[in-house]
Amino acid sequence: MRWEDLDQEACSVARTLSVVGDRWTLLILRECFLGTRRFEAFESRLGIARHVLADRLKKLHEAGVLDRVAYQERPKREEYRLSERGRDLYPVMVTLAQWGDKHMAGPEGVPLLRIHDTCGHVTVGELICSDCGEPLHARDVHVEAGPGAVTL
Amino acid sequence: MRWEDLDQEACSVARTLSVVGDRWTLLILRECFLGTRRFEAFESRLGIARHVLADRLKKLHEAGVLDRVAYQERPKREEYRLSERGRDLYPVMVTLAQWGDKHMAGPEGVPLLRIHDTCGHVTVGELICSDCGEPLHARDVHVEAGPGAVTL
DNA sequence: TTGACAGGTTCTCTTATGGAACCCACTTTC
DNA sequence: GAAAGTGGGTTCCATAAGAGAACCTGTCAA
Repeated sequence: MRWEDLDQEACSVARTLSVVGDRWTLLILRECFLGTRRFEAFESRLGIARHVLADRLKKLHEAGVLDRVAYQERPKREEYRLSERGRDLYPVMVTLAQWGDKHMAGPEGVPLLRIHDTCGHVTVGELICSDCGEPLHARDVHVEAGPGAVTL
Repeated sequence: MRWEDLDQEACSVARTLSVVGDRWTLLILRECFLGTRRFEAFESRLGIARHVLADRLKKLHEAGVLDRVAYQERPKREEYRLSERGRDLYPVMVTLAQWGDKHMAGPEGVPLLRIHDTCGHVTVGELICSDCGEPLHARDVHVEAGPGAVTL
């Protein structure tokens, strides 16, 4: 399969990965969630090649994940901010970070703690069933064809 | 930054992506969660080049995400199954799928529904704070240095 | 003894990435 | 008013990764 055909797959994971599934995109979005907004800042914080960064920011903007917001005129300068669509990727970030916290942290502990301002405590995101509120585990979930399923 | 240095970053997102952050790995893991176990099955379901598949399965095994389980001797044949570590990636899969469901599904609807066997209903995973139980949104969370933070 | 099967490896060609240099529209400083 | 700085790119080249096809290796069955 070619990478460009990925958004045609009848699978939401594949379709999401067609937007965020390359080497750099999720790291760029991590920076966005940490507050980074400008080209130079992304470059220096990530150590990414400039043309790759320019390409990814362009694609994320075209995908509606990042908005370009002018922060000065003359010379015109724009910064990149998460759109609503982009902020919706937050659960992906948190679950990725938590897997790393659990399985990739060294003996010295996790690099970053997430504090939930609402309650003031260190938080670990927990995935629960929207219907019954119980934790959602792979072994308790099966899939069925949805309305957009491809009938082969 | 070179891709090989990614697991050295003081960031759990980066460290997780050093394991699952390339083009194919998360799609291979999607198949694992859907029940695919054998080389040929991954190949035909994903349309991935064979040498790339062999390389990714090897790396996932080395990373402890997939176990190799013999299912016959003579000729020796092994299949790939999610380890505990691998099953811990389920929240990442669900959140990726849900972003796709919300933002990438066509007018015909989502391709797959997830049914929570515990309650019997179609489920949408919801990320809540482990401490207070409220939904976890990016705007309500800030980060602080953890014990494994790098002090620059 | 020829095929088939599962699971790879090897080959060549195309595409993507890393790293450095260069460009452009301004503004600030000398 | 010329030189240097700033932010955000683009261009060029060498290396690395991917796609696609062919080939290899045990083993069994016809």
